[in-house]
Amino acid sequence: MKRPLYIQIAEDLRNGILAGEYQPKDLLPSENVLAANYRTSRMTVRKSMSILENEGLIKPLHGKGYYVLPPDHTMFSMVFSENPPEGQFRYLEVNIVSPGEDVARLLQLQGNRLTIVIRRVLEQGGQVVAYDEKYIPYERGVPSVEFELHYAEFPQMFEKRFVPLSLHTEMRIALEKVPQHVCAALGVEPDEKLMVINRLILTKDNKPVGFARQYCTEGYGGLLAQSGYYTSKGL
Amino acid sequence: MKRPLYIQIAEDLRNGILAGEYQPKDLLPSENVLAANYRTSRMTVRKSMSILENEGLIKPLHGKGYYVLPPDHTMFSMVFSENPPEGQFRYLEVNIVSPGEDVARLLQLQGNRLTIVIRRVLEQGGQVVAYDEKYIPYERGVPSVEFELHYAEFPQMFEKRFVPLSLHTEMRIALEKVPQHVCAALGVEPDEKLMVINRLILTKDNKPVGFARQYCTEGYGGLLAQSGYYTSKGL
DNA sequence: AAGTGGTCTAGACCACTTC
DNA sequence: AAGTGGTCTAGACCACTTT
Repeated sequence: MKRPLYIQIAEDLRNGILAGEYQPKDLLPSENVLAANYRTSRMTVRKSMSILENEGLIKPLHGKGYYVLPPDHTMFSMVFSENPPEGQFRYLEVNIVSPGEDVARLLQLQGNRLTIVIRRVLEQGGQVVAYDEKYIPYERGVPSVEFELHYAEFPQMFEKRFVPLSLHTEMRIALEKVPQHVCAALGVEPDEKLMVINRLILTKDNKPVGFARQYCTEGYGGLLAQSGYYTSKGL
Repeated sequence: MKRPLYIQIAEDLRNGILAGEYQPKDLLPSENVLAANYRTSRMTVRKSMSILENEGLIKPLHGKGYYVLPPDHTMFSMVFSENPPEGQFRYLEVNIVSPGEDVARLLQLQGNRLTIVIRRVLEQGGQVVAYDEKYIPYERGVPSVEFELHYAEFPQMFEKRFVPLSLHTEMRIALEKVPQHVCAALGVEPDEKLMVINRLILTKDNKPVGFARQYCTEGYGGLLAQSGYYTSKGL
């Protein structure tokens, strides 16, 4: 029933900005003015301001005021799951292999270090729409091949061996030539090019610990990303 | 020289989390305990907590404590600029045309409404790497065709006619068949498939006001996205 | 009842910008 | 000097969870 005052103030200001009352490069009313208008304390107003700041709508300038930011249409956020919500997958191979040159380079493998590889095809409506493969440097014993399969998503495989929150993923989406072993599974001709989603799992020190890629056909549907005024608000 | 105390506290806790002292699903020390340890007030500690919360590292649970969150490797952030930092572009055509069926549908155009179209090729190292086209519903007079060209980035074209911050961009990256008029410019065969970056500019009410797409060849290099522990920290 | 986070106050002093 | 945001305090009362 009763909403906190700082939420109310933030909403009023946000509406003002989205309605164009406050234009980009304008200054909002000062903290003192707002505190007086709402008959509250400065700290409460500051809480409202920090919300709008986190949403990317305003930026405080020390000694001047709160400046309304111009919109940014170059920062996008995107959700990607290796197992699309609608659709199944099928394992093709789980094995310990010598990786190709490209994978060895990406994983910075020394000598002839082996990797566990997990290959799958993703299906949607009975159609094969993507080929998925994951590479993990092989160490004797741990992790066992069977072990890795218990995890739904790739980065989870590493959370037992690394501090979970110290890992991050770098993704690269590009058009690439499809390698031989993928062609047959996808029913495409050799040398055809497909959209590829490459993911490299890295530690805090940027050491690669895993690599995955998905070759996506036209049926895959594509990736969706969002940008703009309240991208950050879309919680 | 002297950093604020709340920054220090946030750093200590963050380091604790990234070092694994506090594991996902653990609770951090309570506000009162931290305030006592650092000989400060609860409000200062709360400021530290709100930082870590915004970074996606912790989540407060009313009546219980601050819970360390498991990492999320499905949320990505990405920067996309229609004019790649390294490389030039060349205008092919700026015109008022009847759009194709696909564009008319995306822009929800009524009847035989015309659009302004701006077509370019993007070059990198002397090579044509992408074909870029933008569509804007045409209205008599404003906006003039010449006018639109003054803007570096697409969404800026609309900021005079709409409240800037009320617009957002929806991006879709997919593999698509290349239309006839693009083939020649890119030197690819008809019916070949390329990676396409589609962008739809929408108002607050999800009314489309502009559409752009880039057909990217292998030379384009691809898109980079980030996910993980301090994606949000990477300011 | 005791402990936790959530909201809020009425001040203080500081650093920065403008006049 | 006056106005702005930045940091911080020492309380208060509330809502929620656990015992």
